Order: sequence, then structure tokens, then C-alpha cells
Amino acid sequence: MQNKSAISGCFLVGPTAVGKSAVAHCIALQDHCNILSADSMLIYKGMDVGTAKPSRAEMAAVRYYGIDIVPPDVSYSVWAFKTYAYDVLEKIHSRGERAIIVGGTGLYIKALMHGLTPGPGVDPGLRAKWNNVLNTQGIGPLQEFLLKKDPELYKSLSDNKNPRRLIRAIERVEAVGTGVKNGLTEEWMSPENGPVLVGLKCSPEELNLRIESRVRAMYCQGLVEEVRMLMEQGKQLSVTARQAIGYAEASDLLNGHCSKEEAIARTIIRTRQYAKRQKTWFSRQTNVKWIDVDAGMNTAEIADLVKEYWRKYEPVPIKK
RNA sequence: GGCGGGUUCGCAUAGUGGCAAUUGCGGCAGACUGUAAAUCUGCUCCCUCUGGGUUCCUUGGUUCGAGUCCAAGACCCGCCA
Repeated sequence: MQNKSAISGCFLVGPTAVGKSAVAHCIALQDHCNILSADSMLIYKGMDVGTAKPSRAEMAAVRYYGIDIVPPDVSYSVWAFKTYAYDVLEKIHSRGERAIIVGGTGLYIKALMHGLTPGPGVDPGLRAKWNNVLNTQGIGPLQEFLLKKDPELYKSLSDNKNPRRLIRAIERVEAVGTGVKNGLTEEWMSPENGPVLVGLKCSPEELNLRIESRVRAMYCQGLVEEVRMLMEQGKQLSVTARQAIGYAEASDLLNGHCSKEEAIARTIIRTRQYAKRQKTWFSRQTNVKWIDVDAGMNTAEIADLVKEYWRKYEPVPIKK
């Protein structure tokens, strides 16, 4: 039996398109590390170009985890990720090896750092029912229902105008009854006192340029063909997989609903907005030491800096 | 050259004579424990900001009052030449 508290990892975080993956790969090669991706879209098989998945050559050179773990018609969740990731890290640890955890999905990262409060899983019937209520009658009935059923929980919601959260809260109440708190419990650490993550960042102008050229590159690398293939497989993308930026836009293009330039423009905008949210999340929810990669540093130089920071701060403990 | 349509706060749109002016997008900031590349919130003309100042192509007019009505001009778009 492993000593669970001993499991830890080196984190590399940051907004999309700053170059996290390349740096992580570089370090993994140098130091023979495993890479665990903490990215909610890299988990889907067959969604490669649009998610900027590591290449086959890269995946042959370094042991990657968290990639291609479910087919794209299956829905996924933080809980599933946390469970999977903990197993992976335990395995790596038992081999006496190190893991680099790279990713932009803040919630996944946080789930590894803080654990997740156990709770009921997704109840598709319940979600369908309440989504239907939402679509026909608006958000009012959801708020009223929860307020009546569990006023404490309703008040504890940081955002009671968010249908997604309301439905999740209702789902919880229906499954385990009242009195269950939403959000973090005992083990919560404030971001300032929490463990240090290393992050890559750059100026908004530079990031916008990188995003734009990245999206254009995806179109050159065959994003549209990839989406066509996914469509031709007959199975629909799962609720979670179809949220991937770029895929809805490319399928609009395939269906003749927009031009290629429109699809590209829309994809760039959505990616930019996503990067902004990531920036907000990491700076507010976690304690990040940022490395500014603006000034034309190459991957190896950035890798050295990242490793220096990892040495300087303690590795981040992983919570079960 | 003739006839018609249009010009509104970055873009697109709404606007019965009482409007700092609708909505969408974008932008900025923020929230966040089972859909998170999602979802949601606030702000988005200017200022010395529980108030004040300038706005709706331009100029002039009607009116207590004009983005809204009238006249002329500028530019754009259709159709006929």
C-alpha cells in the first residue's frame, strides 16, 4: 500500500497556446518524466488537430497520460478525471518515476490539488427534466425549487443565476438530501497559502497572435477533414466533447452555415475568450509563479526556468 | 441622368416628438467542486459620477421639446437608364 500523502507532482499551467505542451515535452525528454495532461479535451480519441494534441512521434517518445482515454461520443467529468489521474499518478509514483502535470483545465488541476467532495454523479433523467423546464419556463422555477428545498444550499451558491449550477445543486439535493454544502469543504487552502504551481504567460497581444496563427495552422493541418470524419462516423459528439472550441465552427462550415473565414474568425475569438478565463482562474484560484515567455525565449530556455522554479518550490501534493 | 432605400455609442441592430437612446456581437473585469475549450455575473460616450457634460452624417428650420417632422448638402446601396 502506497503512502498516499507522498504522491506529488510538478505542475505546469497557463492559458491555451502559450506553449505549455512543448515545454513539458522538452523537460520530459531531458529528465525522463511522464506527462499527465490535465486537459478536458485531449481525453477524446479522434479529436486531435483541433485540440492541438501531441503528435504520434511525441507520444512515442514520452509516456503520456490523460490523452485519448474515451471516445468522443462519451461524456466526461471532473470526477472521472480526478479518479483516473489519481490512479495514474499512484502508478507512476510506485514505479519511482516523476510526473509532470500539464494542462489548462483549471478545474481539473484544482481537483488534483484539493480533491473533490464526494457526491452523486450525473443523473441524465433529472438533467433532461430540468433542462426542459429551463427551456420552456426560464430559470425562475429552478431557483424557486432549490430555494424551497434547501435554502442553505441555494444561498451558498456563488452564482444563483447560473442554470448549470442550479441544476447540479438540485441534482445533489435530490440524490443525497439537504444539508450538503456546495463547494469546498475542510481541506480548502486559500490561493495565497496554497502550493505553488508554475505557469507560463505572455502579453495579451502576443497571446492573440499565437492563438490566431494556431487556429489558422489547425485549418491547414486538416481540422475540417477531422470534423468531417467525426461526423461520418455516425455517432454524435457527447455533450462534453462537442464543447471543444473549433469543432462546432468547423461543422457549421461543413454544413454550409458559414464561410471558412467566418469559422476561423469565430474560433479565434472563442479561443481568446477561453484564454482570458484561464488567466483569471489560475491567478485567482491557485498560487502561480508565472514565467513570462514574451521575449522570444526558446523552448529549452523556458524549460530551464520552469525546472528552476520546480526546484525552488515544493512539489505539489496530490489529494485523493 | 431618373426613381427608391439607407447613414444611431468598435461592428450589427431597435427606436410611437419627451432618450444617454434597444438588442446582439465584440471588448474589459469577475465568479467557479461532477458539462469547465462549458456555464454564469458586472461594466462598456465623457467627467471632479447618488450629480454634471456632450451625442444619433452635416447644416439650417418647425416645436416648450427632434435620433424621430421639414429643407438643402455629403456619402453608401438597389432598380431603371
